[in-house]
Amino acid sequence: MAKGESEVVMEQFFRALADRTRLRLLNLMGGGEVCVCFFVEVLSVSQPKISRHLAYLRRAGVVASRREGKWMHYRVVEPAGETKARVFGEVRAWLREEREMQRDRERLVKMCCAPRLPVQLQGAPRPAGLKG
Amino acid sequence: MAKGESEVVMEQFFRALADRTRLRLLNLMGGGEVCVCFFVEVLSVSQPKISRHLAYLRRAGVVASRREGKWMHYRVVEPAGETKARVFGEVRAWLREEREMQRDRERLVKMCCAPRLPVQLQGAPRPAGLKG
DNA sequence: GTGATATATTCGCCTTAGCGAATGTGAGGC
DNA sequence: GCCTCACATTCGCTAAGGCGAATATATCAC
Repeated sequence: MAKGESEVVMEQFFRALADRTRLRLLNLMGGGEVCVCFFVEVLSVSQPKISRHLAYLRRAGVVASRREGKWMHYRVVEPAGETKARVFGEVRAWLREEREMQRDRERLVKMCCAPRLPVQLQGAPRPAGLKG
Repeated sequence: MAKGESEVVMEQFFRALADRTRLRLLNLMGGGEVCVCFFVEVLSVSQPKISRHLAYLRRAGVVASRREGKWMHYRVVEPAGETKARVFGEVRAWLREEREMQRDRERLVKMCCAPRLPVQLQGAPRPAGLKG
């Protein structure tokens, strides 16, 4: 860990995790990049709400985004510091154990692996690394 | 992890960690029970502010308190679930690495191991397990 | 009982942050 | 250019939460 790298932002990191919607978003990104439209469908949450929380996570440095035509993909960013990375790793393990999070991931897999996407998602780029 | 044990409170746990003063308090409790008056002196923070944040941590189930005469001792509570305990363990390791936290702990040790306590702390029960 | 000490709580005040609704923006398709 | 789609942001509004100052409570000494 370099000079003042993660010195002041510890509580900011936890504030980013202190909201259920944001935790659900992070959980869905656990398997790799996900397109915004999938968040909206899988979580059944309004699109502006999803966008606001994604922006919050991005400002906190927890996720990063990538544009692909009309679509935006979000992914988890591995923390710089070794210790912070271990904390984050354990948090993600915790996510994997929670009931609601498991159900969310199941819905994501079911949606994007279906032979035919639902109407709202026609043409949407499917998430990359989905490990059941 | 039993039925619905730590199912709903994940974000509440992180909210408890999402404040610098509370993190500093948890850090000082890293070595064992600490009396409120030491928090006040070591952190140079007003007593009502300390009390409010300790109450917050207690409501969140992160710490527990014990009365001893006029004094109140606070200690960290090991989380019930195994995964949550691992997360918390890594958080505490992160605390140990931060500069300000290290300085806080040094001040605590210096204060309560001094041959003569400062005037404000005359008669105060010193923290138990202080490992330099 | 009174008084002193240690801690907790309440009271305004302000900032942060959550929400739905509406609006703005950026990239294609034509 | 215009239109649509995908996403982001802004606008009021409300609730949560942080703060200092003041006040309340609890325990002990007397």
